[in-house]
Order: sequence, then C-alpha cells, then structure tokens
Amino acid sequence: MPTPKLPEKRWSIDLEKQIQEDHYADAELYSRRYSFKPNSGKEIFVIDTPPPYPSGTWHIGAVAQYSMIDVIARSQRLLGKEVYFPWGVDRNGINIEFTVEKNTKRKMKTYDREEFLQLCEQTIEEFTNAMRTTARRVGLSCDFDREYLTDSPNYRSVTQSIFVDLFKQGKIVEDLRPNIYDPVEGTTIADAEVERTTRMTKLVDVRWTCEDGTDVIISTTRPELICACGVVMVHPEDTRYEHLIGKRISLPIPVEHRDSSVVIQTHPSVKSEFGSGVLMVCSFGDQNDVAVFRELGLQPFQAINLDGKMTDIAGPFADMSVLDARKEVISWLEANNRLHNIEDREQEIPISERGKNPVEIILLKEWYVKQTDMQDVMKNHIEEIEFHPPRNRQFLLDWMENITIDWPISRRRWYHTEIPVWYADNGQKIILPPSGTYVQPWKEEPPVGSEVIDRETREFLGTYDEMKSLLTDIVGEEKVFDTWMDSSNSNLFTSGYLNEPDVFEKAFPTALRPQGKEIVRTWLYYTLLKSSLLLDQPGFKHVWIDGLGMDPWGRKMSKSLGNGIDADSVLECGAGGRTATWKIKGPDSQVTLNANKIGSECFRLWKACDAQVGDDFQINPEDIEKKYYGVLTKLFNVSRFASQFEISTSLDEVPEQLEIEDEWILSEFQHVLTKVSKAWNELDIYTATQTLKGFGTGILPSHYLEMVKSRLYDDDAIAAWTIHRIVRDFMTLFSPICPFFAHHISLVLYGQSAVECDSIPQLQVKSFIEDPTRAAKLRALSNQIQEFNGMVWNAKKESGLSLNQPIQSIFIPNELAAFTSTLVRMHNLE
RNA sequence: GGGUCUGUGGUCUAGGGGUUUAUGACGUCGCCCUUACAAGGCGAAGAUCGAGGGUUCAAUUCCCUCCGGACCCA
Repeated sequence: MPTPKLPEKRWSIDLEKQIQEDHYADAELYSRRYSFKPNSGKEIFVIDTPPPYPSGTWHIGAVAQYSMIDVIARSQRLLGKEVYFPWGVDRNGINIEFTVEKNTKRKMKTYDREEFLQLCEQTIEEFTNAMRTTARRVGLSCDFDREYLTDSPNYRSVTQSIFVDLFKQGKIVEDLRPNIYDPVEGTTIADAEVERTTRMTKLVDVRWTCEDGTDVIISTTRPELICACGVVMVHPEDTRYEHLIGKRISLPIPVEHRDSSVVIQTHPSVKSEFGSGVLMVCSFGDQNDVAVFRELGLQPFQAINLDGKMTDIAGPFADMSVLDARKEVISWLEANNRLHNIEDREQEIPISERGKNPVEIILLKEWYVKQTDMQDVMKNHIEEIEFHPPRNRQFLLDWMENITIDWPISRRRWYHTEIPVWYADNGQKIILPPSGTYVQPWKEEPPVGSEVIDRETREFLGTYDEMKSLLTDIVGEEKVFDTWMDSSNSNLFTSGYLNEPDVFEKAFPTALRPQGKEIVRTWLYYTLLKSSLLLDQPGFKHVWIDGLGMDPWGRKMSKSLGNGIDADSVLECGAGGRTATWKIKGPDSQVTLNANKIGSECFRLWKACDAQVGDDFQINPEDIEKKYYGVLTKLFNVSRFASQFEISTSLDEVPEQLEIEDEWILSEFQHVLTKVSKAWNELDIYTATQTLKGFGTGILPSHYLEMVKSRLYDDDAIAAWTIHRIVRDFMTLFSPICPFFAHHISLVLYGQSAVECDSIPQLQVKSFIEDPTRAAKLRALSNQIQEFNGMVWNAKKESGLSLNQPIQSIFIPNELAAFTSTLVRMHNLE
C-alpha cells in the first residue's frame, strides 16, 4: 500500500486538541479567517450571539447551543457572507454580587460601594477566563479581538445613551407604582424574574365587626397586612352579605395614621366558596389587590418599607419584620378574642428567581419603560421576522398577551449599569449626560456637555455647563438598571449602533438572533421592545430558538436538580487517553455514564445531527460517543484511503473521460451539494448534516469506493481525481459542523483549509451540462446499485464465501448493463 | 386551574392525508481480520407511529376527548 498522506490511523482527541491549539495560536491567520471586515463588500450577516453569563462552570446544554451558532456562522461564511460572530460576555447582575457575598460571607450593603465593585470585577474576570477557554475548545469562530463585556464603559455608555434618548422621548417614565420587591436583597424585580414555590402557611380566620354590630369572618394568610386594607369585598350575587354592602367595617387590629374602618363593596372577582366568602383587599397582598386598587381608584397604603419592615400604619406592629408582625398580629388577635380559627395550609407564593426570597408588592418611585402601549406595534414588527422553527414564534406572542404593566428597569443593586441621572433643585430638575459617555452618578459630578431638563415636563432648560452655578443640591442617582436593560441592547451594540453608524446602516436589522427558548420572554422580548421603541423596526431578520438540554429522564438540566454535566468534561473526554464518568441524579435513582472519547468534533456532530432545532434534546455522553464517533472514524478513513493516491490533474477541472461509475457518484454528490447548500441557506443544520453523513458514510465508501478500488490500485487517474474531488468538496461542506476535522484533512491533502472557503463548490461535469437529464437518470439507478450490491453480498454470505472470493450465477439487471464491467470486477463475478 | 409544545422499534430520532412493506443511528443477534477502516465491514431481526372516537374513498399525519411528558403563566 502506498503511503497515505494522513499518517494517523484514526481521528483522536489529542490530534483534535493539537489542531485546535494551532488554530487559535496564529492571531493573524485567525483574524483573516474569522474576523469581521465590514468593508469587504460582501453581504453583512451579524449574529447576535447570546453573551454568556459567567458563573463558574459552563453548562453542557448551553455549550451545545453555542456550537450550533458557530455552525451557522461558519456556514454563512461558506455562503459568501461577511459574518460578524461576536464574542460578548454578560457580566452585570445580581449573580456575581451573590457570589462575592457568599465567598466573603458579607452582605453587599455592608461594603463600601467602590470596594464591592472591585471584588465583583475580579471574581467575574476569573469566571470569564474559564469561559474564553471553553469557547475555543468547542471551536467557536467568534471575533475574539472585538470581545465586548457588558460591564465595560463602552457597553454601559450605549445602555445609558439609549436610556437618555428614550427618556427624552417620553418612552421612559418615573412613577410611584406597586412594585415587586425582594426585601432580603433590597431590590425591585420584574415580572419575568418571579418564580413560584409551595410553602406551608397559616390560614387565619379573623372576626371583624361591622358598624351595625354584625360579626364577619374574613380568612387571610396575610393578617399583618390588615393595616393596609383598603376595602372589604363580597361577590355581588352572594345573598349572605347583601345587607352589609355599603356599610363600614372596623379593622380588627389597631392602626395609625389612617382610617380605622373601610367600606364593604361588591366585586365579581371574589370567590364566594373560599372561606366565608368575604375578602379583604390590602395594598398589596398580590397582583389581584393591585388590580382592585387601581380599578376602584383607592389610595394605597405603604405597609412595608424597603427593609421589609412594617411601617407606622401598623401601629403597635411597626418596625417588625413581616414574619414577626404576622406572628404578633396572630397573638394579638387571639388575646383580643378576634381569632376565629387558624389552620395550616399549603400555599403557592411568589419568590424571587435569584434570591429565592418571598417577594412583596410595595409602592416605590421607580423608572419604567413604557411597554403596554407598544404591543400592537411590536406584533407588526414580529410578523416580519422569520422564526426557526416557525412554531416558536408562539412562545413570544403568548408572553406578550400577558403583559399588563410597564417594565420596571431600576434596581437597588450595585454591580450593574448606573442610571445616568442627577437631580437638582430639590429634585425638580434632572441632569442627563451627553451621548457616548459612561457615568457613575453615585460618585461623580455630571460631565461636561450634560443637559438640564425639567423633571416633569422634560423641557430642555439649558446646558449643565452654563447652569452649573445656579443649580442647588445636585444628587446623583444611586439606582442601577435591570440587567435586561443592558443585554437587550446586544444586537444594537454588535450591529454598530452609536459606535459605527455606517456599519449599522448596513447591518440592521440584525441578521440573526440565536437563543434558547427559556429566555424568550426576557431577552428576546426586551430586545424587540427596544428596536420597536428606538427605531420602529423589527430587531432581527431571523430568530432561531433552540430547545433545552434534558437529562436522561427528560428533565431540564439544572444546578438545583444536580443533573447537570460540565461542558469541559465532555470536550476533554479522551484527551491523553483519559476516559470520563458522570454520575447523574434522577428522580429516584442515579445513573453512571461512561465515555472514552468525545471532544469537540464528535460533540458538535451529535448536536447537529441528533435533533431538529427547537426540540428539547437529551444529553447523554455515552450515546454521543457511540452514535457519532464512528462517523468521524469512517470519514477519516475514507480520506486517509484517498490520500494514498496521487492527484495528477487539477482538481478544479473535471476530466472528460469519466467512467460511468464516476459519473454516477458525481451525480449523487452534485445532489448532495445542492441539498446541503439549500439547507445552509435556510439555517437548517439538521438536514445539511444528515445529508453529508448519509453520503459520506454510506453510498460513497460502501458502494463507490468498492467499485473503483481496483482501478485505484491500477493507478487510474480518473478514479483518483473523482475520489479526491469529492473528499475535498465534502470537507468544505462539512467544515461548519466539524471545523478542526475538515480543516486538518483538507490542509494535509490539498494544502488549503476548508474553513477558508467562502463559496459553495460548483461541480461542472460536461456530460451533465450537455444532457441536463443525465445526472438525474444516473441518480435514479442508485437504489438498484445498492440493492444489487447488497444482493451479491448476501449471496456470498449464504454460500459461505468471503467477499473477495469469486461467485457464479449472478445476473446483472438490464438497467445496470452500463455498469457491467465495474460490477464484475467489484464482486469478482464469474 | 389556564396556555403552548409534545408522545414514532429496547433507546434516541426523521417524516407529516395516498409516493410508506414508516427514515436514520445506537443497542441486539448472525457472519467476516476482504490489501482504508475490528475504535471496523456485511447482513438480519425488531414499530398495529400513546389510548379511544370522529372527518375522509384513504389517517401515523387533520379534528375531538382522555392518558403521559416538558415548558410557561395564574
């Protein structure tokens, strides 16, 4: 056997790692291949990569999704687009604050703000580095030179400038409204950040007394909120209480600074069958209370302050924490003979997603992005976006149906983008910084170029530089933005908004938003809201929504369930001969999974092949290896086999004297080319990969190679040309899926890396051009060829013959007459 | 309680009114060290497409009900 150019006997993880290291080592070469060149003249394709949030380990499901985004980036380059595949890291937020608190065992608010921010930055930087390494390990072809961090001054200045623009346009407002508030973490949170959990609580039946002396029993799980009661309600058709409607009823506990009685009214939302059928409405026990207060125009009471303690109106219970007050109120009720009954009951309560603390609804002056009046506009914009898969559009529309309140964007935390506002003259005036500057109002003066405007009317009053001496009590805002306020700019930022206006012109709407379906209601929704508000446009051309990574029991992988798999363990599995073991906790048992070798190429191939986009996918490293490592082995060996034969004529020129089997396989391959490029165009990774895999592990090696083996050994230049041309172009098409693999083979065999191709290979076979039906006719024979070969193999097996032994009495069907000599040689027919 | 999605050989998965005797892979079983590949090759077995109704000449595919799963919301 002549020496193959590929010396290794098989694909290995160590080889993969070597190629990968080389791939990222040469910065200039890397940049030539993958960096964004906005002036190349090609069609710009910006991918709004989800900037990952660094939190220690990177989750396997997320890494799987990123690798598919990379497949899209690479396939779009192959289609000739100028791709910007950005690498961003989302570093703002409460998670890193929690991590620092946990590491130092000290609460954030006991620190000096500056000192705490530094601690956060250090910690997040360590996590970020781990992530940068994993990103390369899985083969991401991001433009790492342009890395953006959402906590960098540049990124934050964009967030702040957008705020200033929207504020001036009246699209951001300040208001005293009921807010969902986490008293333990001391911050407001958005609807989207609320979770539910089940807890045992006490359902207390309290005896209230009406002005006519009637006793009424009211059940509640929140007796401490009686002091904030605004109205008592019964159902309009509940005949039991008809006589009480319109009368006043005394609060059963002492209160201060307010009326000690409220009126009894009717309301259809009251459930007559619950408890006694009488409901007290407090500001604010839940969202229904908020709705009732708004509907009836009642003045809300502030019962709980920012520290989670009862306010003055609670009278004797003022200054107690909510839980203490609840206990004390119950004791008081009991002591004063107002407690009718008490029982334990399971109840669903809202808690904060990040802190897991029960949340309260309290009145706060906060900043809001107006969104309730934008829904129709947004729906029109969303119509223009192509969703992959189309059904996932529904997730977004469903969420939008549920939006009833504006988006509260201010938070009382620290490691976030600051709200860029100063107040002056007793809060009557507002100072806003100029566009493009990052400001930290809690510690800085307003910068040169700031504007002064009226807080209520938003009228421009003058420049800060002129008015400086006239303004009194300038106070910087201490609050910060919700992190979604930052991350919902990612597509604007990466497309060049504010920073590169000429690029933005060509790059917006952003070509693609790829993301997981679990953040449709946050990231996707808020991003689209921003583009509708700022630019009156849809934010994207395509939205690609993938499913979730599931454990072997079909449950979402998550830290809390303990069923997650660390990405690095899969990517490094097999390196240096080390195998890996995973123990995964199930609902009532634990499984142990083992694998010998996976690596990035096998991992990517698995994700590309195993399920359609949008479906949840089961992650089982054992299966990944079993199902897909063999595919790589096969393709590697086909290439290795080919690599022992010389190429005597240019691979770009199709020779004219093709044998019939060469023409036949080229007709099949041409079909593959067409199908795969169509799939790449449609962001259809699954079809592209399946097509390539089917061809490369099936018909090509099993049928074509077997047919031409003897010709190859006889140094037939045409057969060698055909197999090389197919291997070369195959690697080009395959490079988006397994870039290191395809790069290595193409470079060693053809001196040219598949990852650098920026067009789909074109196959110009003369006989196909002369007779347009010829390719299809040949391809129509494929089934018969495969059947015939199978039949011969079977016949040999049944006669106990090995495959290279001669066999008699086999007749070639008429349709395959043209292949007679080939088939006779292949099977040694007599 | 409501919404959305989903249920295809042992496992994962494709397809989506007739082209279907349902795709592919893993696993299983049998044969083969045939000069690319045993970390292989070839072949075989294995599914009344969750259950029940309906629409239709025709349903795995459309509709309804039920059962199971996932996600989201109240």
